[in-house]
Amino acid sequence: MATKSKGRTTDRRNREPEILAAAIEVFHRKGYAAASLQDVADIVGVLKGSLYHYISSKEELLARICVESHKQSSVIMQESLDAASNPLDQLRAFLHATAVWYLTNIERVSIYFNEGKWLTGDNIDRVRAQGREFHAFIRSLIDKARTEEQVRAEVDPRVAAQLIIGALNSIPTWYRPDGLYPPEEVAGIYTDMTLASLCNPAPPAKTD
Amino acid sequence: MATKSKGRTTDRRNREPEILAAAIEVFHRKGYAAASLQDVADIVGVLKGSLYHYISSKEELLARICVESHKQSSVIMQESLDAASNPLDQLRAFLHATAVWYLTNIERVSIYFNEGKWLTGDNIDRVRAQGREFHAFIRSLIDKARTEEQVRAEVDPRVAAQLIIGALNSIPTWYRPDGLYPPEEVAGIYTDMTLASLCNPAPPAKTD
Amino acid sequence: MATKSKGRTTDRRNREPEILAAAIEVFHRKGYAAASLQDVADIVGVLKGSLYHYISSKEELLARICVESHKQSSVIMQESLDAASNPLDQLRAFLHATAVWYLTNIERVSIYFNEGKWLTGDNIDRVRAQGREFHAFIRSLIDKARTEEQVRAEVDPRVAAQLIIGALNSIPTWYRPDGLYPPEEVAGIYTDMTLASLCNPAPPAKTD
Amino acid sequence: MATKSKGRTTDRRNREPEILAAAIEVFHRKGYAAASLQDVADIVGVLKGSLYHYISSKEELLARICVESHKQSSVIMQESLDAASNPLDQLRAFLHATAVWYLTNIERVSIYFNEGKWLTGDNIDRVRAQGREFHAFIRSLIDKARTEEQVRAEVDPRVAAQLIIGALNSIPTWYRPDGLYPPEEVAGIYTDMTLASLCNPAPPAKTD
DNA sequence: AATGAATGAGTATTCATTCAT
DNA sequence: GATGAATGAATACTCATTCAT
Repeated sequence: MATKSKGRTTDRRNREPEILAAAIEVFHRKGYAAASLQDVADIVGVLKGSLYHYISSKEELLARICVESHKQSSVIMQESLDAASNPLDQLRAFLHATAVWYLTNIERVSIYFNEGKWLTGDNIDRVRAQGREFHAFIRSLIDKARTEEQVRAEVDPRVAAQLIIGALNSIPTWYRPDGLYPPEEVAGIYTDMTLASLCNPAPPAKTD
Repeated sequence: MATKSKGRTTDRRNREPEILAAAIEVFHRKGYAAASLQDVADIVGVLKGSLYHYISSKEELLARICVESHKQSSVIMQESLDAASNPLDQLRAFLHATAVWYLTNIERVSIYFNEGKWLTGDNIDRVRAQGREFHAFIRSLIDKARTEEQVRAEVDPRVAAQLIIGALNSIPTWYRPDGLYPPEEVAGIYTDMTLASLCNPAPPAKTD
Repeated sequence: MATKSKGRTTDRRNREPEILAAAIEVFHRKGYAAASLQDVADIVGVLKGSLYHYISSKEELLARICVESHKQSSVIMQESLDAASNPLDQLRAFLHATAVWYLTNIERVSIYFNEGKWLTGDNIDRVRAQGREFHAFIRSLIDKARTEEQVRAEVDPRVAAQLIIGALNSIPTWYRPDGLYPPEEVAGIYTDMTLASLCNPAPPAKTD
Repeated sequence: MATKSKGRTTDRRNREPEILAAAIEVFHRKGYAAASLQDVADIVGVLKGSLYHYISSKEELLARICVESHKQSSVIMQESLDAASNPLDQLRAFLHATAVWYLTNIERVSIYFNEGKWLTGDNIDRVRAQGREFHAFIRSLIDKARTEEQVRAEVDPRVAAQLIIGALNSIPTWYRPDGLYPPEEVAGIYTDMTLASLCNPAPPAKTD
């Protein structure tokens, strides 16, 4: 009653963020291919067709999520370079910051890394370019650190970078934000293990 | 005439393996959700409806792929235990063998690790149990190795196991079997980096 | 500030003619059924919903175009009767004037003749009545001319009228206003051919 | 009863011709753009989606209708050339045969001439090429007849051909196959008027 | 075993129209 | 007058699954 007399609270809010949030949730839970705009619309509380006031296609929705994530990723790259004066510590800063970002934005970042491949046309080109940029950034830091003998000469920067990214990308498949492992702690473990793997040799096999 | 009276050799073969192979290819290329049984049928050279002589549903097809992979995985676990007498070398053997297996069977193993989550009901329970078994195996070896002081005490076996598996699972997203990096070499890099990360501390940050 | 106090000239124009012109362009280019009001609104530079201040429905828009065209058509009929004192020359005048009008207003006239059939209810009745009027006008002139032996007795006025209108209506499907054939010339060709077909017998077949 | 015991008459017929026939009816009645596959499916007595066993898209359905019609049209061209030894009589034969064909297959031929423009890609190229072929055929006969002085020198073959085709195409908009005007008669009127228009001058205006 | 036709529920997308602001 | 958001019904098309033959 009161609500009505007041004069229609009819949700004058802009629905765009709501839609993006709903899409992130759905794409993450069901995967982009299996997710339906109906699911998104249901969450927002709007008819399926009404979504098209805010988006031009399902793919554009995915593209938008990816682009946003990439922006954040770029910021982290820059900040990491500023945070230290030697490549190994820059890498340390980058891995840690990225892991924390990942752990605190699991859904959207996971979509960026795992569902971006479903994009097509220009979108997929852009996402692939971003992926290469991400990979190249890590590889180049490893390379520089190796030149400065902070990283072992035997390390293959290309493969190492892939494995490091792989471990990072696995986070959304197993991490549960239930408080047992706070993001900072997991990020620390990840960063330490990664640096240890780059700077030390594997122990020899026991032959007793 | 002659051909017909002879009792046509035409496809007297059992189509089941063909169908599984086709499904593996399609599920890997397009992802389970986006893959269609039509694609599978086209590859096998059979009508869509005919697939149902061999499978009971699309999901069962996925389940079968996962089960097969898990069998192989179990064999590797057992062999690794037999291959060495101390936990760290058992882990080394396991990671190397698993990586080689992965690298030489990218499609099916990738489905096992990445598409299995789309299963439902009993199937998903089974696949999750297998995943836990896989994880528990690695974690327990780390644990034992830590008890024997082969692995640093600071290592968190649970998180470490997840990251180790994550790096492994990333392989199909970037590995190209084009000869530049033979499986043995990549598996070696992976194993060495992983062991190094478990047995050594990260270098301290430079403070100059 | 100043601009606002002044009482902005912004679009103080009446948008109705603009909307009609836009609709004519769109209906002609895409066909009534395939045309969308969004297209019309885009051209006018207004939101789709705003069109409803000027029209009550998409169909009404079409109806208005047809009515306007018919008015012009009525004028031409009257003028043709005044332009000559015998039916054949009245017909000549009518065909020529109609063709010129058609050739210089291809879009709107083409809609009148080719898209009017999609109207419903009262609208379709009106358009059909106009079509019958148009047809009856031509037929009656042919009839009179035949009575006066200006047109051959063998001519069937009903079918002849239909074919004459048909040739006329085809113009928008092939005429390009690029200057190669000026409207006057095409109208002349059309008129001459039509009159020749009414007043002369077909040549006999050669039997050599 | 008998029918049932016999063992399911379940329409073992091939539905393709039925679907084509239904599509012809619907496309003609509502126009291609406004026609829906639901309409077609309803007529055939099948679910909408089931149509896709026979067609690959709505457009392909239209394309098929057009291609079929064009084949018939080609046959008529060839037969007309064989039917007479001079261009005017060849034209006469062609116009008559085409008109009869049109009058006895109004729906499909009308779609060919009037809805083909909605095709896209290769289809529209093909249909346009066919249209040019049709036009070129008529124009070339007029040209030859003019060279042989069977047709007046003043006639513009290009524009004349367009008007002749235009009159033909108008047939489905007004012809009713109710027996009042048998196809042969209408075709005769059309052919005679057309030839008369090509071979004779228009009468001069009266100046009294 | 295999076919081929059919189902039915689903998908993304479009669009004329309405209406509170 | 104009906006922008929303509706609701429709559209072409897809696909796992079924089943008589």
